[in-house]
Amino acid sequence: MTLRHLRQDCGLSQEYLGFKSGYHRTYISLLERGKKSPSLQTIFRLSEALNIDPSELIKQVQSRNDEFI
Amino acid sequence: MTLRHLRQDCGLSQEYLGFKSGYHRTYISLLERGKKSPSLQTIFRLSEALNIDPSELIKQVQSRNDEFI
DNA sequence: TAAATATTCAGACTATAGTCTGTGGATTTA
DNA sequence: TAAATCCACAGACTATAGTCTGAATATTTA
Repeated sequence: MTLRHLRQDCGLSQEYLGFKSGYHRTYISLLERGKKSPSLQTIFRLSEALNIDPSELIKQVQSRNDEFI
Repeated sequence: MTLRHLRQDCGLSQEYLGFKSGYHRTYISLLERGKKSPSLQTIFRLSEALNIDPSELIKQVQSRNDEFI
């Protein structure tokens, strides 16, 4: 749920986050629902689009101990 | 070069790091030479094998501003 | 309630992560 | 010199990340 929360905190739609980070809208949806697991490159690009440090994103995923991003 | 340095700091061979983290020896080699880009899951498993926090590993990659892990 | 907007989901596809075997070179140690 | 360890590299393979279209289902707003 980390990605979804961060995205909603920014007030972005899946489609706009996808556009901003260079990914397809449906892929953002898949990530948020844990159907796909991102690459490190994807973490970097999503972090940039969300104005958050990649290591901070990782920490949030860990602290939430979600099984996905 | 981050991965290679961290591995050498632990005094591990590629083969043993591969064994410890559950990856093939040749894949560790590919990662260290920047021929492949890891998934987030891979980052987590490598971090554990290297006794380092994943977010710390990410930070080191960033601060070294290498184009690969 | 209607109509936008946002999201889920399926399916088929392409790109790349990760496996595995084997060869050969470099270095170290017996 | 021999053998032992470590690593680079190629190639062919399987698994999964990521694309894309379109239709169905929320959810918000007029």
